[in-house]
Amino acid sequence: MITEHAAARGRAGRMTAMTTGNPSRADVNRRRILDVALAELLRDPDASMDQIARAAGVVRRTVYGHFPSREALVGTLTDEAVAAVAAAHAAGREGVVDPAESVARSTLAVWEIADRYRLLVALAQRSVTMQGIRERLTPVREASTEILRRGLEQGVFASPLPPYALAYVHEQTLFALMEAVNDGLLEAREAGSSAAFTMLTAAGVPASRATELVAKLSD
Amino acid sequence: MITEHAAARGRAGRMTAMTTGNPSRADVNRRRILDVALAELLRDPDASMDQIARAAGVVRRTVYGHFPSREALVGTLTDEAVAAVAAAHAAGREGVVDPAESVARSTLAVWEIADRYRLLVALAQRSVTMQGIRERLTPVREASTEILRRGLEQGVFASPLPPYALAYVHEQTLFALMEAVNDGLLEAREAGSSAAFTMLTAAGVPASRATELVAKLSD
DNA sequence: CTTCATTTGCACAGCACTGTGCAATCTCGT
DNA sequence: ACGAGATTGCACAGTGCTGTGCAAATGAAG
Repeated sequence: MITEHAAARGRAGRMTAMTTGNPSRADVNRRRILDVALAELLRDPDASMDQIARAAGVVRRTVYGHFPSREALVGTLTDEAVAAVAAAHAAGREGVVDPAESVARSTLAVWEIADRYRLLVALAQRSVTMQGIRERLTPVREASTEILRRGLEQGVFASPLPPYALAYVHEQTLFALMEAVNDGLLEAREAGSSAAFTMLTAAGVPASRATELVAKLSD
Repeated sequence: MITEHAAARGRAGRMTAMTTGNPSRADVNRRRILDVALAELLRDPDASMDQIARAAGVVRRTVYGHFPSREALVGTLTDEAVAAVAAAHAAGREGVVDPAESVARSTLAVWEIADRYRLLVALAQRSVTMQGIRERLTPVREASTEILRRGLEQGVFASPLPPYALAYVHEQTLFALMEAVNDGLLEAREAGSSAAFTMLTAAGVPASRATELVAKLSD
């Protein structure tokens, strides 16, 4: 029984697999389970071990042979995804001195490995609860979109993004800043104007204009 | 038995409560349950009905007297939160013609009701899975922070936000754009440069410079 | 003090999982 | 065809919930 997921941790599977490069049956299965799990969790982040096992053409018990727990499986997966993202991010910024170029390069690099990164997004945004929230926020998002659409049309905003995608960005930006407050990185009182500023610049409004506007409004 | 949560839907509680303005005992309890549940779910988005009930100084069975299911309770709460957000957002933009001012005003307005809005954030970002992801992404976020710190220092970036908060924003922005791709609003291929552009402007880089830089890099 | 709405306290059924143990079976490489 | 390693198929224990039914206690309003 594969030494009951010993392979999962230290890769101490079997002579053949260690010395020769060709992977053992267990190695292949383990890989297949991970790959299928990725796809399956992308569809449904709450997929059970049974769903994953069946999708991988294997029995639930076998999955437990490779991973001691569901958490371990998902953990391995996110570890791989994060590692890929981290590598891309690092590669993007290596040897670059200009911070702006670093940001741009690393973003582009991360975007390249979207497949892996997408797992993280799916896991993050697709919980049952999250679905409900985003659905309920739709009217607000649509009102936002309309404003953004007008602003882009008039040239007040500058962005290659379609208005609706920009509305997504705005929504998530607010979430990010609220979370920053929750984590004590930001003082709630003063952060309001910072939030407004960020929303404006994210839409492509020049920083100077944003500063001026926010100052005017929060007197 | 309060007609078993009839009050939850159509408010058909009782003569006294309907005619006179003073709320019945049930009404008071219902309100208290909602308020406590808000606080409790803020601490732990996965709080069970029992935890909520106890915190409200009431027995689990009583909560079921007011809300037919956990989902209904959470739903009522998010409905209230979203309604508050929507109202603030609408109030912020009413009668404003300039889109930039609309965005700024509505952001500030929404920020005012942070308490309610925070529930949505907590529910959205605090799932067990999400915790794991954010934790694992920490090294990447820190590398990002360092770049942002340098950029802010040099004046390449302009933002009132501390670097770490800006890193939160960047992280969430990428999530937003990936989700936009997942939802078919954006073409994955071309979106890379849009993403880079958005990350730059969010950091306060002028749109013109962002355009130029991204164009140079994605040739 | 009566009455009616509400709340309480259990008990119970059910569900959808997660992890494990073990014997039987399969499948390679040799 | 052998044998070690891997997989399968059950069965089972355990967990931590959710949602319900019902009789008894409580409390406020008249």
